[in-house]
Amino acid sequence: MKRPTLEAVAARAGVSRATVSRVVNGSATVNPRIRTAVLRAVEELGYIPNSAARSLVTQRTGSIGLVVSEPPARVFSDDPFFLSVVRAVSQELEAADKQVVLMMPSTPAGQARVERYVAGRHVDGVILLSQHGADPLPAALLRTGVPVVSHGRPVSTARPPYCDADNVGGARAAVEHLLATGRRRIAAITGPPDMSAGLDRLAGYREVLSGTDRRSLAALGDFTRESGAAAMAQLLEDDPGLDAVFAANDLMAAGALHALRKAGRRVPDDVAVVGFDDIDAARYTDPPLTTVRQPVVEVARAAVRMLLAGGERPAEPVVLPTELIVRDST
Amino acid sequence: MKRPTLEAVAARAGVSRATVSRVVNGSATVNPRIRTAVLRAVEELGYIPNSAARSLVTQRTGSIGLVVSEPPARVFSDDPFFLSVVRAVSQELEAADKQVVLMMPSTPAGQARVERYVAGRHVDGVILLSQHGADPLPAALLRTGVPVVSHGRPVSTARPPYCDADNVGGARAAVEHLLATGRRRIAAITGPPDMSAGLDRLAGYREVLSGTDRRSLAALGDFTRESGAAAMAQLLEDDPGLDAVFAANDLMAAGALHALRKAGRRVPDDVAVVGFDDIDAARYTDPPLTTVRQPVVEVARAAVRMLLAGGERPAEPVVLPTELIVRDST
DNA sequence: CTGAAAGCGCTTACAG
DNA sequence: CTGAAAGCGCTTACAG
Repeated sequence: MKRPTLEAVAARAGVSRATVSRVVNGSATVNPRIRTAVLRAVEELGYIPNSAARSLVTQRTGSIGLVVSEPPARVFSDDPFFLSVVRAVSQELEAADKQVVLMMPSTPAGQARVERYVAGRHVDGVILLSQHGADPLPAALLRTGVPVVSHGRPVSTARPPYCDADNVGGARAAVEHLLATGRRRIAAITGPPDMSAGLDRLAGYREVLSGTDRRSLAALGDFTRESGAAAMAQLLEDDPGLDAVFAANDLMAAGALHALRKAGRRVPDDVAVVGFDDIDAARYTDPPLTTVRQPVVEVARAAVRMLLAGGERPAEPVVLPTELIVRDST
Repeated sequence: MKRPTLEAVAARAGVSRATVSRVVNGSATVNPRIRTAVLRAVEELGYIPNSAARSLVTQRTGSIGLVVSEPPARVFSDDPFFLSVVRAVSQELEAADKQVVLMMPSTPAGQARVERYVAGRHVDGVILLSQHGADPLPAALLRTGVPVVSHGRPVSTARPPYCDADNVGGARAAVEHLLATGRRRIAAITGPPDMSAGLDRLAGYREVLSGTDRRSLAALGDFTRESGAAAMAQLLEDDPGLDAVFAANDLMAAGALHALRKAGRRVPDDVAVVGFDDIDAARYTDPPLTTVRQPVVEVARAAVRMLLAGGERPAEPVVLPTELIVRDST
């Protein structure tokens, strides 16, 4: 059972292919009577345009690539925040009548495939997610000439336009809150040093402390729960007198909570903990986590808009405000 | 700057388009000298085949659709298990040299778009994720004639071939473990009644209890943490004497843990808790959660294989074994 | 082993 | 407002 073509519809409706095409594509300049006849033929035959043929002539596909370039062993296997972002972007793209092609290359070969895919114009544009500094893919994609927008400030040498949450400001609010509630020794658990979200949050933390007489004290994490627990243990060893910790994301904050409990410290009595992201789980840690909420949907929407706007001129970055959510861990 | 076409490469290499096409597609029957010349021309021009043109003639796209049909308000915004599945499927598809088109329609209009997209042969096949009983999309996709495979036993009237973990067996193992460790009043927190994973796990729970003199006692959840907490509270009210609970997924088990703590019950001393999925967070609950691990990667691989095998004959379902992971909550 | 030619299914100036 | 025709960039029998 072959699929009906424009040709078949035209024959059935007794008009030319051009007319059918016009009706199908909603051109205004078609006689209402003819339009009705064509629509009926389309209906009767169950006609659906062949997208390859259409793309071939229009040079557009209606698809947008969502590229997540993540080392396989890494991070996101369990980060709900990442999923929220994918959902939000997907939702916005759907609203704009675009399809989402999800690409999560985990090997150099996979990256090469993504590059070919994009260069082959399988997609009309690309949104980059969770970039790492050393990743060569963003630059490669930029070179294809396909519009590229980054979700999150890029750290690589490639400099696509981007949208992001105000990571610096959010971190600043978190640390200021800690200070305001009387904490004296505030440590930080950082994200991976090649990701802007981690970098920017650390910068916010440092900014606030540098304005006081407090020393900053940071331990390295990689956004996983495990690394948060390990970093917390390390911090307790480095400075047993600390009374607060700012973790660069909620997953690490959850790990820190775990480590504190194991070390016999009470939260918030002995040590206050603040996270970042406000994932659902933040309301379910023990105690519920004070954290910084990001405008996930708004950032996603901004990125989609920026991309669809063409990305031709070097668009100004869009940076959206965050919000401190105070719960029981501080 | 227009992209070079086959034509341009042919001109540059001094051969016909047909020959270039053969070289590009790796046909064996090409004179090595000519092949080299063509390859050089491809290289020099930076030629990349236009995928729309290729699809138009080959009738294939190299893309597979991953369809997640989930009411917007629902569940998965925070379920790490879902993300694991997406990653695993994506990984397997990548290994098979296919691209992943992620479709998460959240409105009827979105569903209609997905249907058109698939019917328009934008993809060579579809993998269905997390189906709900009432969802009309699976049946619609099946009707398009495009190969469809379900990840997870389908519950709708549509009956695509499927791959799944052994949910019944896993639940059975969990409840038997509870029995073996001396628990007498074992309650259950169920998943949504229109999803097979929840249904099958409940069935496993009932099977085991029906072989004993114990009554079964279930409260309804929907796979979210919140619903797990609410269901637990309900169960404690219904039967204050319960000493164990089997939750149909880890997120609900985490919610139950929370509710138990709030009710002043100690885990596992007063009440034992078992979950299902073995998400990363299961090792970080307080106490760490006993749960049933699913072979995520293997199920994903099986689904991809089944799909690529063509799905022509009504393939036998593939159901893979689960494993009980005992931690401190039992 | 290679090339000329047909054809995949559409859109879009261009005439009328 | 409508149609005939060209053309999008490829692949693939079919000859040679």
